[in-house]
Amino acid sequence: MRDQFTHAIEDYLKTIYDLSLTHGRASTTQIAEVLNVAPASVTGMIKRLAGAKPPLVEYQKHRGVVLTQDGKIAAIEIIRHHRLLELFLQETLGYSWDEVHAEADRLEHVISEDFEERIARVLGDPTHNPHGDPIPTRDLEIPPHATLCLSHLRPNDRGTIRRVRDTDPELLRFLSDHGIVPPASFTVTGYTPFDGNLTLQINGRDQAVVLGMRITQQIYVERE
Amino acid sequence: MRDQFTHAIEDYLKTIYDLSLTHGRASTTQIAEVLNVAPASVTGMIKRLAGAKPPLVEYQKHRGVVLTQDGKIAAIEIIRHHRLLELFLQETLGYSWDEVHAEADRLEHVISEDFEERIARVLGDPTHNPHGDPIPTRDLEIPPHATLCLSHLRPNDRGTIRRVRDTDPELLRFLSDHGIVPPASFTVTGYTPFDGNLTLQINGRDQAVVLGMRITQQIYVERE
DNA sequence: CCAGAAAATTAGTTACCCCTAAAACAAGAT
DNA sequence: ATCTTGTTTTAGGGGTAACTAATTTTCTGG
Repeated sequence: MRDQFTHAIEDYLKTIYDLSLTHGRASTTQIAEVLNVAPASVTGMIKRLAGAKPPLVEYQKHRGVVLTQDGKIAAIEIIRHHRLLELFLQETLGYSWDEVHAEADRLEHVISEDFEERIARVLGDPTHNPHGDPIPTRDLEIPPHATLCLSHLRPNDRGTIRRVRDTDPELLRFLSDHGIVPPASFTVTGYTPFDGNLTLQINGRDQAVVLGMRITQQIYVERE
Repeated sequence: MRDQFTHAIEDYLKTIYDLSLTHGRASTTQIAEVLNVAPASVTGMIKRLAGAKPPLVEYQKHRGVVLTQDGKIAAIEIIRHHRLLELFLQETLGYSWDEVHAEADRLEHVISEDFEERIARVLGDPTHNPHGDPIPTRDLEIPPHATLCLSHLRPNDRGTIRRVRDTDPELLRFLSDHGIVPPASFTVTGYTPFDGNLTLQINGRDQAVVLGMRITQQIYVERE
């Protein structure tokens, strides 16, 4: 089942999957930004993906792409690798949550199905990675996960941190330094309308912390 | 220090290092056979390696190549990755010794120095992989290891299996099925001059086993 | 509605790493 | 000294995946 795709193709599929979740479609520019390549390179690759033996994306010029069923299956398979690896690196090798992403990004393309299976078993078939992202199951279902964005909460709302959708190590260190890690519980104590800043009081902490929208839009929570 | 080289370059360096150990030099054809590529491809890559910014090999037309000091350092670094990974796969994920090589061959090119360091520490800075090959130290020294070939022993010689230099899974399963795994001890009970077959009685086993030269030349032992 | 900005595509290169076919070389046999 | 065999190199080519530069399409404001 693996080794069908090049590393580059896998990266594109993963990126398109991710962008489609929030935007419905993935545009050339968006993909280019995430993958750090020129837009022209994306156009070229999109044509390959659309022209593959079973097409992996549906492509309409100037309108971006959506994954086909085949493309979606491949993407989820890679995401399972990635998230299992992240948890494995943390649990077995003592990586911190800001370090796991970069290493998993390289390993995800080369591990065998056997390796995947073994770490899944060692970890006890986990459902979420260190960032709280759901780990697709063996049959590629996505486990239930929080979809309520922290940015939508207001003062006096209480809840639990469930997921941090960001891979910037600096930001992740900042957040864990302030106790903002799943499954911390918290109370919103402040909100400034113009800039969207939220003040959070994490349970068991002295200092409250103020977070801008750039951050609160990346954090998903469960309301109490 | 890593990411200087492509996967292909790393494979060539590793192969040249290995061939140089037994043959002094590595010829184009030998390299081509090991890497399963056409001889012409090897000539091309050799030129790249010899023309690199610090040259990685010394190249004389029609005479094969030797690694430069820079090339040797790079090769040993990769071999350290490979052998640490093999042991890690066996110890941590329960791989059998015939499965570790193939997986390590892919992983060795993508793990970070940090990953290397972490598995080395988890394993307690081991000196040998599951096959008994020495694992280069952090400063790239090769630990002492057996150099006496089993094929040189004769009836009534006793010794200990120290190293099996072969990666064929079928052969490795055959050997472990017969208890021929480091550090098993044994007595040579027979020898046929014409074909070089040796009969081995492994301590603690009922059945003796007859091994051809194809096999005994790949096994290194310590004589009692 | 149309001009200019933004987004996307085409065209043309480059680098990597493999291939086949054919020519050149090395070295022992005649 | 030449032939023959096997090894090695040259020449030419293909696929992947990136790039820049120039062009085309789409969107948006006046």
